[in-house]
Amino acid sequence: MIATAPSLSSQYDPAATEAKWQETWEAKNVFKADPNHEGAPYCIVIPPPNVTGSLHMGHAFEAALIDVLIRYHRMIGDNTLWLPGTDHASIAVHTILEKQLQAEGKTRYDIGRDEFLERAKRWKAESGGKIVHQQRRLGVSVDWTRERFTMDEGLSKAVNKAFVQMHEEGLIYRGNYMVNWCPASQSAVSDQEVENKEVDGHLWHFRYPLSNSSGFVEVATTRPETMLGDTAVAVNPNDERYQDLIGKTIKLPITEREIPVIADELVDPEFGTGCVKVTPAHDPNDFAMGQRHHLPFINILNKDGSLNENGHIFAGLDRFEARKRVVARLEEDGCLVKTEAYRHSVPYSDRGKVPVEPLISTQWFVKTEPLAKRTLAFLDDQNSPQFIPERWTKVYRAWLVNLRDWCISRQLWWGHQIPAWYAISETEGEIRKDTPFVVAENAESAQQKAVEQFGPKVQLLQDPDVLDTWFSSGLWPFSTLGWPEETADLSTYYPTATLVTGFDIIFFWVARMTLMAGHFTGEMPFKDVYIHGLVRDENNKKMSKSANNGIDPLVLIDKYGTDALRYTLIREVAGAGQDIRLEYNRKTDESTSVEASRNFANKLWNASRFVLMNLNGQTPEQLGQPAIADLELADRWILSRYHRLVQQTRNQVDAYGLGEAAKGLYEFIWGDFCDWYIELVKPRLRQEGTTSQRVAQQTLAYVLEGTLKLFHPFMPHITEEIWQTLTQPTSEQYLASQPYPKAADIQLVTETAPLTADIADVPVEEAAPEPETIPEPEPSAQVREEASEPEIRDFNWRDAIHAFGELPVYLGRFLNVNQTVLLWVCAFFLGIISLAVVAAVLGAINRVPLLGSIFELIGLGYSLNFAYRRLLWYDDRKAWVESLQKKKEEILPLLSDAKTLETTAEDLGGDLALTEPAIADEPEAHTDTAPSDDFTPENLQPEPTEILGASSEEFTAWVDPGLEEQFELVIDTIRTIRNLRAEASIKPKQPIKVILQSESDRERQILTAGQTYLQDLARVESLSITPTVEGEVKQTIIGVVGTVQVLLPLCGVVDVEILKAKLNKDLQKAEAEIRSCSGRLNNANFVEQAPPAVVQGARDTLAEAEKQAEILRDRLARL
RNA sequence: GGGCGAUUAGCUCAGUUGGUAGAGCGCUUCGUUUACACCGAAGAUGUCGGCGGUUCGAGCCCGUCAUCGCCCACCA
Repeated sequence: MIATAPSLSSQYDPAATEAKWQETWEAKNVFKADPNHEGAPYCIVIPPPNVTGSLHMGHAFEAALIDVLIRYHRMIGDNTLWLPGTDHASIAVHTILEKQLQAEGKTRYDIGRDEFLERAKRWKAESGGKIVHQQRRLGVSVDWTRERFTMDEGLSKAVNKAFVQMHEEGLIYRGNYMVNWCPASQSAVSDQEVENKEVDGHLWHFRYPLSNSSGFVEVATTRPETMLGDTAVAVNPNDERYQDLIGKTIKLPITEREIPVIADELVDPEFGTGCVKVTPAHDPNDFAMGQRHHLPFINILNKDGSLNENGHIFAGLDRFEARKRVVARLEEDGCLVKTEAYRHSVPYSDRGKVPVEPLISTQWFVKTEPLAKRTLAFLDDQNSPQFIPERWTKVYRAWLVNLRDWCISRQLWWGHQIPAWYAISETEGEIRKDTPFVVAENAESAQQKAVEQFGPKVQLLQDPDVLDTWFSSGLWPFSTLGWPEETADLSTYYPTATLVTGFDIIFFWVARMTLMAGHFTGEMPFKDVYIHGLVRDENNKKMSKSANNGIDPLVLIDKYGTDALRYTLIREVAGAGQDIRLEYNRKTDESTSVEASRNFANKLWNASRFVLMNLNGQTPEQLGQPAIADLELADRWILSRYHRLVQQTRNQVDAYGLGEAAKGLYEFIWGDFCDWYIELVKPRLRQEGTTSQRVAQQTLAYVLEGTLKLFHPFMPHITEEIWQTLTQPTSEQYLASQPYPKAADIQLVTETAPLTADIADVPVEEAAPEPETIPEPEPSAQVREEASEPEIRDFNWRDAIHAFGELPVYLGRFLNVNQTVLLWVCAFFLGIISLAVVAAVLGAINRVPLLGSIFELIGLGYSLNFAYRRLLWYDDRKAWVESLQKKKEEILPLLSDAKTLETTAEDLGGDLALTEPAIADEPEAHTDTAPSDDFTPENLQPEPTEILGASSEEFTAWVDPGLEEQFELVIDTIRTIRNLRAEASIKPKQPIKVILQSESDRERQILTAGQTYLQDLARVESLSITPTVEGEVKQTIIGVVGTVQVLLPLCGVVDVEILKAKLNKDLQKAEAEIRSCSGRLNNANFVEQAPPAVVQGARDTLAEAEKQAEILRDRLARL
C-alpha cells in the first residue's frame, strides 16, 4: 500500500484519504483482536447506541474519546479490543412501529406478534445499519468481526441464563405491585424511564363530609379523578386539630362510599389542611399507607388511561376528561372549596411523552438489595469501579443506596420474551395472577419441568411480555465476550478496562452492569468509568431531538473531515467530564472551531510535504538516526522538545487528560516544529552533501515520524496517510499498529554543558576586552559550584529536594543574570577558603569569630551538592546502562558477530556504571575560553556525548531543560529583532545590521552559538555580539531581552519620536516589573516565609528588570 | 428541598501542590522569501461574577451572595 504522493497538492483532501484508510484498516483486519496477542489486555465495549436514531454529535464525541484511548493502548503494545454493537431499544422501536401502524390504521394486535417482530427486525436492520455505517465514517478502530447485538443468539442465551439463575436464587420474582404505567405504550416502565417535569397545574381543595353529618374535612389534590378510588383520608397522628376525627368515617362524594379517617406519620400537618385523601391504587405513598392500614385498593384505570367500571359515572372517559368532569361535579355538589394555580412536578414517560400513572399490576421484578449490597462493597472496599472524574462516585453511590426493586417486565413484543411458561391448563387456559409457572432457559426445558410438576397433560404458554432492554444491556460487558461460555475472549478481555459514557446513563446502564456483573462474574465489569460531558450547541443548550438543535456530525465531516471534527471535540475537553460547546452556524453549516482543526490538519500536511521534499526520497529508516556528535544546536533543541512531548503526551493520556494531550501536540507541531525548527533548518537543507544537511534530514524525519505516531490516536487518517508516504513500508504495515514512542527510556539531562563559544571576536564590532570587573577567567565549573553554595545553605531539606530537579534551569538563569556578581562571590569565597585553610594550619580557626561556622556551612553545602549530583548522575548512568542492556538483548540475537557488540556494550556499561561522576574534574568542558577559534554553531557544540553520559554514537532520547532554556534566549532575541523591524517600519526583505550587547558571557555564548539562526530568521545581514557598545549610536532603535540589548542602527532619517515611544513602552514594562518585585522583596514576611526558590526567582526577575530599565533609561537619555 | 457544575480577553475556553493570567477564533499593521493565504511576522485586549476571610501573597483555599445550567427527591 503506497499512499499518494502529497506533493501533488498543497491542500489536504480529507474525504478521499479517510475513506481509503477506513476501508483498508477494516479489509486488512488491523483492529481485529486476538486473545493470544501479547501485552496487557485492554478492552472497551462500545456503549450500544440506540438503533432508533441516527448518529448524533454525542456519539461522535464519545467515539472520538474511546478511539483515542483504544488506538493509544494498541500502540503502546496492549492486547487491545474495542467491541462494537447495538442494543435493541425495546420501547423506542416499539413506539416507532406503533406509530407506523397507526398511520396504516392498524394496531399491533391486527398484524400479530410474528408480523410485528418481522417489521421490527427489518427496521433494526435498516436503522442499525445506518448507525454502523456512520460509525465507520468516524474512523473508529473497532473490531467489526466481533460486532454484537443484544438480541443475537448468544446474547439472548445469556439473558435467559441470567434470568433463570436469578429466579432460582430468589432475585427475580413476580408480583402485584405499584408500577409506573405508561398509557401511551401501554406498558410498565422502570423508575429510570420516568422523567419528572415541572408543570403549571392546579391544586383543588375539596370538602369531604363526615358520615355522621357533623362536618367536613378539607383535602387537596392535583389529580381530582383519583378521588373515585379513595379508600381513606389520613391525618398526622400528632396533629391536635384532628384527634377526634381519627377513626370516624367519611362519605365520599359522588360514589357515596364510606371511607375511614386514619392516622399516618407520612402526613405533613404543615401542608395544606393537614388532611390527605388516600388512593392506594394510584399513588405510591398511598399504596404504602394502604398496605399499612389494610385499606382496599380500588383501581379506576384501564391500560390506555381511560377510566374503568370503578370510575362510576365517568367510566370510559379519558383520565384528563374525567378530571374535568369530576371537578365540575364536585363543584355542583358544593364540595369544591377552591382552585389554586399550582406548579408541581408530574412524572412523564421518557418514551411515551405522556404522564405516567402509578398503577398496581402483576410484573416481574429484580430484587436489587442483595445485588446493590455487593456492588457497594466493591465501591467502598476497593473503590471499584473508579470514576473519572471522581465526583460521579458520589452520584453513583447515592443511587445504589436508594435503589428500589427494578421492574423488568414490559408489555411489549420487541425484546427478549420472558423465559417463564405458565401452566394455563391449571387456570382455564388463561394467564392470571395466580397461574402457576415454570422458569426455564428454553421451551423444551420448560416443558420438561412442567410435566414433572403438573403432569403430562400440562399446557404451557410463554409469558407474552418482554424484558427491559437494560436487563440485557446490563450483561453487555460479559455477554458480548461469550458469557456464560468460558471463551478465550472472556478470560482475556474481561473485566474490561474502561467504560466511556455520559453521565445521563450512569443509572440506566453503568449501575445495571455493575449490579449484574458483581452477581454473575464476581467482579466489577470495568476498572474505570470515564464519564464525559455533553456536547452543547452554539447557544450552550443541550442537543436534543425535541429542541431540534442537533448538529449532524456527518455534515461537519463532509465539510472538514473526520480528523478535524474528532480533534475539535477532543481538544475542547478540559480535564474530564466537562461539557463542551460546539460552535456552529446553522445557516452555513460552518463551525469556526472545526475549521481551526481542519487548518491544523492542513498545517501538518504541509509541514510533512516540506519534510518529504527535502529528504531526497529517503525514508527515516534509510536515513538512520542522527549521530549525537553531529547534532547542531537546533537539532538538540527540537529533539529535547520532542522527547519532552513524548513523556508529556503519554502521561496525559494515561491520566485521561486527552484534551491536554491534544493541545500539547498542537503546540509542538505548529509552534516548535513548524514555526521554529523547520525555519531553522531550511538553509542547511540547501547545503547539498554536507553532514549538516544530513543531520537536519535525519532529525526532521525522526521527529516527524515520532510525532505522527504520537498524534495518530487523535487524527488517525491524515497521520496514516503521511506515515505511509514517509516510511514507504514494503510489507503491509500500518501506523495504527506501530509502537508508540516511549517515554521510559528518556533521560533527563541534568547538566547542560555550557556553550563553549569563543566570544572574543565578532564580525562588526571590535572585540571588546573583558570588563575589568571580571577577574581572571575562572573555570566556570567552579563558578557554578560556588554559585550554588548560598542556595544550598538556604535550602531546608524539603525545598532542597524539590528544587533539585530544577537546579540546572535555575543555575542557568542565575548565571545569566548574575555572572559578574557571581565571579565576585566566587573570588570572595575562594579568599575566605584560603584564609580558613591558613587559619587551620595555624591552628587559629577557633579564635576567628564566625569563621568556623561559615566554613562548616560551606563544607556542608558543598558536600550536599556533591552528594546530590553524584546520586543523580549515578541514577542517570544506571538507567542508561539498563537501557543499553535492554537494547543489547534486543539486538544481539540478530547479529552474527555478537561478540564485538557485547564487548562494546559491556565496556561502555561497565565503564559508565563504575565511573564515579566527577563534576569538579571537568574543567575543559566548562571553560569560557575554548580552544576552538571557529565559532560556527556546528563547532560550538558542547560535547554531547559527555552530556548524555555516552561515548558511543548511539542515539539516546533525552530531555535537556537547560538547553531549552538557552534556546529560548535565541528565540526571544529573534522575536525582539522582528519587533524592532516592525516598529521601525523596515521592509521584511531589507537586510539589516544588528548589534547584540550583553555583559554576560553566558548570554553572549548562547547568542553566538545561535547567530546563524538569528541571521536567517530575523534577516540580519551583519550581526555583532559584544560585551560593550563603543561610541555613540544615535539613529538606533533598541530593545531588550533578558539583559541583552538589541541595537538596530537605522539608515536615513528616522523619527526620534518613534524611537522614544518604543523605549518608553519597554521602560514602563520594566518599571512595572521592578515595582512588583521590589514590593514583594521589601516585605520582610515574603522574604522570610516564601520558599527560597520563589524569593530567588523574584530577585532574579528584579535584577533583570533593573538592568533592562537601566539600559533603556540610558538610551532615552542619549536620544 | 438536597446535591453537582459553571462564571477569566469581543467570542469559545485553558490556568499544575496559592508566587502575580494564557491559547484558538476574531481584531489592527505588515507581508505572497520555492511546506502551507486552510499561511507567515508583529501588535492590542482582562477590577479573573460580587462581598468578606485565611495568607507575606488568592483566578486558585474558606465563607457568603448573585446569575446560568444539570441531577436527585413521595410533599397531597
